[in-house]
Amino acid sequence: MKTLDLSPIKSLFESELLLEIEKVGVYKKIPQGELMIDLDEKVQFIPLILEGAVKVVREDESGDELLLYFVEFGNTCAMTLNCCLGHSKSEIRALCESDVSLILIPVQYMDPWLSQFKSWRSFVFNSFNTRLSELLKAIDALTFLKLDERLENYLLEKSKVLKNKTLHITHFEIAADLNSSRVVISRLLKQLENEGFVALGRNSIRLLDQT
Amino acid sequence: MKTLDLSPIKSLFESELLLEIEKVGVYKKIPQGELMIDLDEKVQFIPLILEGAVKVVREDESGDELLLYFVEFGNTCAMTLNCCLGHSKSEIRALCESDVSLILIPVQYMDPWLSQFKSWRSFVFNSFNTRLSELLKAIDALTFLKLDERLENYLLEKSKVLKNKTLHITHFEIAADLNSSRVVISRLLKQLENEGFVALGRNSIRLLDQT
DNA sequence: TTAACCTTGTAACAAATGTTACTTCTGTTC
DNA sequence: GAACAGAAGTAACATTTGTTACAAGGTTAA
Repeated sequence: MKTLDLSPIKSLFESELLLEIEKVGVYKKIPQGELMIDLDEKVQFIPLILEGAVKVVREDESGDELLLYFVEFGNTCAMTLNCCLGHSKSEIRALCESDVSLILIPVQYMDPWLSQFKSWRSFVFNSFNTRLSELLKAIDALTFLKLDERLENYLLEKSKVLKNKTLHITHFEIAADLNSSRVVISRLLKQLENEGFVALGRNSIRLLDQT
Repeated sequence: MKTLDLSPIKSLFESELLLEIEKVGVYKKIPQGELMIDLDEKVQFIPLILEGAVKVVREDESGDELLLYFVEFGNTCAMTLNCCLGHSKSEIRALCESDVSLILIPVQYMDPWLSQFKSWRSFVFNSFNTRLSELLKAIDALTFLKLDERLENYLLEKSKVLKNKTLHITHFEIAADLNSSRVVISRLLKQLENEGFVALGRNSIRLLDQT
């Protein structure tokens, strides 16, 4: 087995911790579109994202979904930490939005590293911070924004994490992420097109630079 | 200055930590209705709730509000931990829903206690866990529930934290907490009354036992 | 090529929620 | 008691969002 390439996260952790990570971490690649963690799954590993973006969604009993946020490089999913610490099951579903490479750390290192490594504490707390902020952002959007504004935000965010002005996505998929319906999304997208915000094509939406 | 009465939280922490808390913690009482932490305030202390309930709300630029959740005994506000660790300002407002007694711990003990005391680590992570769950609950409600269901939940929750089946509250206040409008809340309450869920009076709502 | 399917556009309608306006009632203050 | 203010009831209407139904154009596979 070859050595892990830790260069992307070198700056996040102190060198002793990097050695530990190298010892116990497992490198993994997951292709775009694949499930990373499912609802009610027991979480045995803490994922450290090296590359790519993960989309985290919430689902209710009747199967309706809502996109919560994206997790990118240098972060972990606090929901996962949540599970690890509470030994509870995942309350969310995580999907790979693009090809993702990551390191898996077995949960049992969580607590000892917290008392040993300051950089681990910072990392974990930063993750919690970021997650709480993202959830607040999601709540703000749901509470204070109309659907057309949420749609704009969604397109911008998606374009950002995919590093691409053109999104290859159907109206139906957008509707699922925003927990709305296809017809409504089509209607609002048409509106955004008229406003010069996007150019619509089959299976594609191109974000236009605003003048 | 007399010694702190730590009996309510005795079971949460190991004895050495309790000694530390006794040394550096400041006991405080805040009467019902008073502000505990305001938006954009810098947080210098970690509050440990001993008694009472704190209501945590989010506000947008135009002054619209939304109730996020209640914090009760044995918990702290993870949003606050958030601020302490990130040295950022409060993203929420905390109000005392009933008379509250609490202990304030200066932020500088946060990190050293994390590496020293396992019970402190558990406590802090439990708080994060609880908060993340509460926020998810709030998101679920906003996304998947209709306003009448949110109203029911609100009344039940409020009754629970106040330990009282009769709520002394106006329709206007409810509307503010749910980020709706007074007329709509009146309409839905009337509906709940017809369904035998509540009995309405001036400034009061009594929850009826369901048959 | 034809059939089946997916994606999008569009219209008509329904439901949920918000807004405005006015009234009534009740308690408080002068 | 009169005047006032806050709380709640109600009606009419507007807006936002969701639903159903159908048509039109691509895409894919038999």
